[in-house]
Order: sequence, then C-alpha cells, then structure tokens
Amino acid sequence: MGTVRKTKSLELLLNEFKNESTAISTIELIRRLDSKLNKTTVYRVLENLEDDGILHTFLDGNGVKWYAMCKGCHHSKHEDEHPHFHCVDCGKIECLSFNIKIPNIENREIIHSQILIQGRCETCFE
Amino acid sequence: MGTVRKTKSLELLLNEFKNESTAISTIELIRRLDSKLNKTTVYRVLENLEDDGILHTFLDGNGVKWYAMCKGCHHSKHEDEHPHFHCVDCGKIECLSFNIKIPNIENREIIHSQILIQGRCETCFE
DNA sequence: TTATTATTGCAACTCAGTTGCAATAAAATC
DNA sequence: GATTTTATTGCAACTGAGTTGCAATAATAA
Repeated sequence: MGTVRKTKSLELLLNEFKNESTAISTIELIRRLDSKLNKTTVYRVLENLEDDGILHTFLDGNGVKWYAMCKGCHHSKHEDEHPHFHCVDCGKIECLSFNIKIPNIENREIIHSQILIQGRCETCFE
Repeated sequence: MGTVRKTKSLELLLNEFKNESTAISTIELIRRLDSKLNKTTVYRVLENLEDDGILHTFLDGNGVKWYAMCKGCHHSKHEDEHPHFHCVDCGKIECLSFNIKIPNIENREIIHSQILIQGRCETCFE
C-alpha cells in the first residue's frame, strides 16, 4: 500500500536515515525512537517506506532485519541488487555500490539473489 | 564442543539427512521428530553436528534456519562456501556445487560471504 | 468547521529459539 | 556385570522480534 499521509512518525523515521549513510536495524530504530514512537508504528511505517521504494530491507547473518535508503530503486521495482557488507568489528552494514554477477544456471530460473559479505570495513581495517 | 556420545537423538537426526539430499529447516526437523525428540534436543544436537563439521547451516530470505550435510568441510573449517538455491515454487533449498567469486574490495578485509539465490529449481522450471 | 478514514498506541498474542535444572542413559572404571 | 561418572535429554518457563485487533487520534478531504 505504501505511504499516504505525512505524519510525525514518517518524518522521525526518515530523519534517522538522512543522518546516516549506512543501514539501520529495525531493533535499533525501535530503541532510538522508543520515547517517541510505539514499536508497532515503527514496523508499519518501515513497511510502507519499503513499499514506496524509499527504503530497502535485508537480513544479516543472524536473521536481524536491516533497512537502508534506496538509491537506484523505485516503488516495487528494486533495481539495485547490490551486496551488503557487514563489519564484524563495529557491526555496521553498508550497501556496496557494485554488483556481483550471478551466472546463469542450466534448467533453473533465477529470480533474484542476496549477497552478504562479512569482514572488516574501511574504518576497522588497518 | 561437538558430539561426544552416540545417542538415539543423534542417529534419528542423521537419518533425516541421509534420506534427503537437500537442506532441511530446523522447524521442519522439529516437526518430523516431534513424537520422538524434544525440540530443545533437536536444537542442541544440530549445534553439535555443526561444530563437528557434519552439517552446515544458513538462513533463508525469511530468516528461517536450515541445515544441510557438509561435503567439503571438516570441523570448524567450512571450506565449501557455496551458494544456496531456494525454489520459490516448491520451497526446497539446495546447495549449489560451484562457487561465485567475490572480488577483492580495496581497504576492506573479506572474511566470508553468503549467497542466497531465489528462483525456480530443476523440477519446477519448465 | 465538520466528516472521513489513514495512522497510531496499546495490550495481548505468536513463534523460533534459549535457559536452568532435575532425570536419564552412554561410556568409563572397578 | 555392577557401579560410578558425566554427557545428554525432557520439561517448563522464559526471551525477544515481530504481529494482530481494536479503540483513540490526527491528517486530509468535503
């Protein structure tokens, strides 16, 4: 369905992403906005923003859900199927700006793919 | 820690994988063995088998945990970092026997990567 | 300003997975 | 084979992310 009305909740959540270039986990967002928003609202607004193609979502290696600003995708068309990089030291997850090509596989139809890379980010790597 | 004693639980779980070439989800295993094993036991034995390098585990796109027989990996050394293929029609997950190379990224250390491909499997593809 | 209805907060729930502990059963020792 | 040791199991109660139904609230249309 997506976003219809401009509400305080919507603004609060969008602000979190405007101040942050990396992905943010759902639980982290709930924690940050705890005094201002009910967790149910957070879940619902995030869902709307995903439907609108403003945020995209993915799971990390522990099954924790993360959201990040979409760059190349609009509405339900998620064009940018990029890998995500999870830093084992600082815990942040970034969207990588390049694609890793999945080869065709005989007798199978590939619909889409998700790639999660774990390692040490630019800040934590020496 | 891994497996120390040969128990009925261990045998029951290993049997499930001997009769199946694809991955099996934890909840499915708990369901199958419901009359014979407590779910806590299922979780614990699966963890041991993973430590021993007999099974490997991964999450699907919904955060559901799956286990599959290891082929190229022993003990904590999981050598075979292969992609997993999740069929959107029949729901089964298979280990793909080839690797997809992750390119080096400047100023980052890559420790390991997980690739999940969603699509239609050999049986469901026409 | 009023009416409409999308959005929110709340409480109660679901469901996968975990924990502590007493009971049980492999396997080591006698 | 009998006894002791301790890994493994079952149970009940818990955790924590996410969901649901519903009444109250607040955007927006009329």
